[in-house]
Amino acid sequence: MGVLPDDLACFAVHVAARELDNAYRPALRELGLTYPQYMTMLVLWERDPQTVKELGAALRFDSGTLSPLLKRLEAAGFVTRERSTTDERSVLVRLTTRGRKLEERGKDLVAKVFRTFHYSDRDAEHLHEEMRKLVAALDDRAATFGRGAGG
Amino acid sequence: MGVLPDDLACFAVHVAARELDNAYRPALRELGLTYPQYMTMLVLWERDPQTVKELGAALRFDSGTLSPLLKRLEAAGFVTRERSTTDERSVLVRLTTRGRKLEERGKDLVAKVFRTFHYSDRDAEHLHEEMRKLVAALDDRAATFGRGAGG
DNA sequence: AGCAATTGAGTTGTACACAACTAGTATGCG
DNA sequence: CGCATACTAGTTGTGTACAACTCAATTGCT
Repeated sequence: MGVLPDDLACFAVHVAARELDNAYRPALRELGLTYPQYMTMLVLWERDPQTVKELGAALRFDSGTLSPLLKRLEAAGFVTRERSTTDERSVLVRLTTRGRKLEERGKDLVAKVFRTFHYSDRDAEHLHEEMRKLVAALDDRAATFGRGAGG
Repeated sequence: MGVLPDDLACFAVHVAARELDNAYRPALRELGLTYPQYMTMLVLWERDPQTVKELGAALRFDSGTLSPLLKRLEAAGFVTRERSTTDERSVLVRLTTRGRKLEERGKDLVAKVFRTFHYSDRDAEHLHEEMRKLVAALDDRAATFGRGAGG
């Protein structure tokens, strides 16, 4: 009895994530951001400044992902990074004027692109709920098994 | 009015995909495969040989992803690659004895790991259906807008 | 105060994933 | 037949992601 990728829900999740990326890419290109960079900016537009650790918690990125990403945002002139004075281990990420200004163009981008999916509000909420459930199950599992020995 | 990544369904899909990856990683590590490599082997265990193009269609990978991935599978001794004699443009990917033998250990890995998620069959089918719907919507969109100008 | 353990950020190496491109092959059309 | 066109793989460059590691700063414990 055979199993193909298309038969697997987990494969479908990966495909969906990549296709979402592709859907958002052209619009984000005009902002000069990638999808993970845009998510980072979303956090900063709400809460500025943030430490690298706080960003990592909000985005579920580890330092190996976030450090180079933030360096690119800094190189693009959207953020600055400076050591915290109260705890020299932490680095504070702060929006530049340019980074704050990008919010005007960037804030309604999600809604604008999502509208082209022909997804009703109800469908979107279903989707979101299904994802929350899956992530919760995976978080539970990780808490039980640790990051170590798999099943 | 603020928007954070956690408020967005599309962000949740990305988080879910990454967490799924993390959940499968330890088990796949014992096979010496990554998740995308495992998906490739799943296809080959069902249909052997396959051209790079056919694999790409089944997995939704383009040649930029698949070519180096297949080279790694070849280096690991799981597949061979040879130019098709009927159409010299195509490359046939074929399981080695070692690659075929891996199926014994690999075929029930999906089910085994998925069981640790505490997801009922019904829940899994819900998830799968939700993903199919999203991918269908995104495919529709891509067909309409092309890969070009973003809405 | 002194020292071990922990924490926060960064680095290195490996592996996807996509855009843009190249090169060789096949096909279609005049 | 001969050439333009399309197709199949592969390459290069950029940007996530994660593991495993380093290093400095801080905290906890005695």
